[in-house]
Amino acid sequence: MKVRILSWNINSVRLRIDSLISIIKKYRPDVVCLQETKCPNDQFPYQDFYNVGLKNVFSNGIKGYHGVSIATNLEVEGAEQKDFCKKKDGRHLSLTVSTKDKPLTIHNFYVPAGGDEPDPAINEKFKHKLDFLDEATKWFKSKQNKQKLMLLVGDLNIAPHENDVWSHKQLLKIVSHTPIEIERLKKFQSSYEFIDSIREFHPYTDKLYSWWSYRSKNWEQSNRGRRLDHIWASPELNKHIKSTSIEKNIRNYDRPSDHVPLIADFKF
DNA sequence: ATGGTTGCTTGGCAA
Repeated sequence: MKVRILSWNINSVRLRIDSLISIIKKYRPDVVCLQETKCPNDQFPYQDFYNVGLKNVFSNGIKGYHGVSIATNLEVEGAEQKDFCKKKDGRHLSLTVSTKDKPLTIHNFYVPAGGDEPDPAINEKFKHKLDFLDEATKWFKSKQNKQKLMLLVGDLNIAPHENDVWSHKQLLKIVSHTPIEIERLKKFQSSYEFIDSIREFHPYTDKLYSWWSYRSKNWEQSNRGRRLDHIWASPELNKHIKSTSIEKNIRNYDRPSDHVPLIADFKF
């Protein structure tokens, strides 16, 4: 049994629904995880997913900002949305789906961006980012059974490695690549012994980005990107992984998102 | 060094 998972910060699901449907038709994912849907649940375009065979669709969205969703053609055993930092801001959703042997739990995260100033004492947004990561870390640590098939995807808004940014030196004090965030992200990752599935297939010596700012023209030529989006697999799940990719070509679509989709392929 | 763009929504925030 093959399972393909696609994760994308779509930056408005309603604005880019046509792009998304063409992406689904091209890549045929079994699970689609979106971040920044910017769409209340009652206005989510469920029918567009049903039309392309993704019959189980879940949204944790709010008006205007943030929001995550998961759509799948797999049988769903359960859904959960955890309200980190008690803000009700639509930053997490998880589904447990059936695979051949064991259930697979997929966590979809949209970690707070954190504002501009990387100091929690003076920047409430940065404090929120760190608190969110700490709370998520505790939550995964508290999970008793570490032998599960567990996937974590999403826009984590942190580029941890020096080759996850266009200039390590120039971004050290820029939110998304500061040592304090990277340390928190690593603690989060180790909370369930997650493996960085993208880097499993693309060596750390390669520059690798999933986001390019809207604020620079000729994004491809200047190539000042960051790897803010991630796919992490638990050790048990990692045994089933076949490949991963970052679909950079999608940054050249009309009216693109500033992020591009990630894909992971599994065999069970 | 600063400003640069986009989306949701129509003024200003979030990214």
